[in-house]
Amino acid sequence: MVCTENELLGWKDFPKGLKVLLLDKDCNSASEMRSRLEQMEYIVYVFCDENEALSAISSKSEVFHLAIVEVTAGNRDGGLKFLTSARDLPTIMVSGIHSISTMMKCIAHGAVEFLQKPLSDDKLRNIWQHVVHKAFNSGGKNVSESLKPVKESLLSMLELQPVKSEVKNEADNENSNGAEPLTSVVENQKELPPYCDKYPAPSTPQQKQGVRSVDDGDFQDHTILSTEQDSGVNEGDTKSVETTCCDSVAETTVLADSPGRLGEAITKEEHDFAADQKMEDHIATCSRSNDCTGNGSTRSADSSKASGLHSSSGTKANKKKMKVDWTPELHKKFVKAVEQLGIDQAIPSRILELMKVEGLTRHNVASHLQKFRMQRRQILPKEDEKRWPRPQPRDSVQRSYYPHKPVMAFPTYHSNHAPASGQFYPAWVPPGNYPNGARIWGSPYYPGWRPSETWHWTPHPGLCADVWGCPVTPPSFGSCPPYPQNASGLHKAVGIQNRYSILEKSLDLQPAEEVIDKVVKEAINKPWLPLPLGLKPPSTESVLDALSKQGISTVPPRITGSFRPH
DNA sequence: GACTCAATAT
DNA sequence: CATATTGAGT
Repeated sequence: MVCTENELLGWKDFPKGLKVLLLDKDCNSASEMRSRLEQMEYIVYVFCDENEALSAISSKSEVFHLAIVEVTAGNRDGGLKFLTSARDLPTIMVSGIHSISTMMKCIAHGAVEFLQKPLSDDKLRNIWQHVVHKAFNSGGKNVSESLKPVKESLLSMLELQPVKSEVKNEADNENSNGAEPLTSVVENQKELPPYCDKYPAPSTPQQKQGVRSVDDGDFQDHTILSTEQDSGVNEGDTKSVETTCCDSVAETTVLADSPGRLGEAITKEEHDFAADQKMEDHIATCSRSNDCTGNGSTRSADSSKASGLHSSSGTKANKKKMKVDWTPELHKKFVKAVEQLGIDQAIPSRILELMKVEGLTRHNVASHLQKFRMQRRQILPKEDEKRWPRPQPRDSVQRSYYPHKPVMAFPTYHSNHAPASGQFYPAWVPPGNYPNGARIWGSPYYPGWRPSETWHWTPHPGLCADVWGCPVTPPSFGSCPPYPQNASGLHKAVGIQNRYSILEKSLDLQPAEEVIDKVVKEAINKPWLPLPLGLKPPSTESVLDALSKQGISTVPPRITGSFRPH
């Protein structure tokens, strides 16, 4: 058995790598088909001889998930033997023959589909659906060996627990969702490969009515799993947040235990009207047609446009709006995204993109962003006011909430300065529902103090964010160093230099009178700093000179135009 | 359609 | 009361 369960458990890009047995006596057409299939990233095993194929199956030298058998006019019954011998294997017949009787014969013998040539790519691409179908619909116990792992894999993909087919109302609530397996499956099928919504489904038995595309994510799903693209974060991300439900059906999305994958169930489902008896006997695994007639609660938010596929049976499509729980992990992603984008590029859609959290909607993000900003607003001005006294005389009312300060592109040469000397914006510490009370978010006012593993200060130039993503002003910018500095000559010198920097930079930016004003004020308050009263900044040379006398030889490159042109 | 802000709901 | 969702305005 080459195909172990574990191997398949982490099946990425599901249909890819599906092993297809191709039986075709005609070597030419076989190789053509093979290359086409391989292009679709199926793994193809070609057999020209039926017996060989069969023995390959029985010998289990290789595990196949699907078979495609060519039926030619020459051997109309050729495939039948294969069909009957390889019942476990979902088999698709392919033929140029347009004969109903032949087709019927094949189907009757167990073929899952009879495709007529010429085969479109779409048809070919979608063959995987039969594997899924078979895996989930063979009555539970008859899933063939080769399909079992597929099923497991899919279940894990769907974040479902395997459905016990012989449920005897055992009280093990471990997986309470066993109650309603197929509904869930169907609902979750949006997570199936993209083919789902991009390509027409096969013509034959389709049970995937529930399939809908992920589309713009405007609908909410009940699971949000953190697609973890981050470097292996081990910081308890695996915590699955409660997915409690109002009353009855509490579907706790248990995480697939596949090692690398962690997810956060986030939302909660709400059944307004407990579908009382609905799940009573319903447990019957819904083997065939998913007649999972659910509660008829149709509460707006249909967004039925999402479904590119016919969702024939009723439109109920249980879409309850779920409440997103912004867990620390989720928030972290959010902040990371915001940080990456830069504070003023951070718009919901982009953030959403960067977060890569399934099920999360723009609305959610927008809302969170709103809170985020408001939080910032409360805090920013305080520390900010000191550095940027009254931004603009008047019209600042409807200004951007984020005063355009030069927060960008500050070189990091001030490492000799005290603790990064950033601004200390209080972090928005969410209600500490954190395990063992650990404040992994760090001290509210000193972001840098949070445990190292918790946060990576991305080297985004000049735009560091604390947990709430508050940008930190560039090091040693401004005149109020967070920590009192030793009045050493060195610092003095640096102070001078900084002040000049302020001037220059500000002038470069926009001749903000306030800034000048401020510098003047400072000059007055600190007479030991020789700032010319005429406000004429000393030449760079003289500054350099002064610095070098203080033993400072390396000076930052002059920064010009590195600020946003706002 | 997307963003922001305000109102409302939980 | 804090936080998330919904709604309205731009």
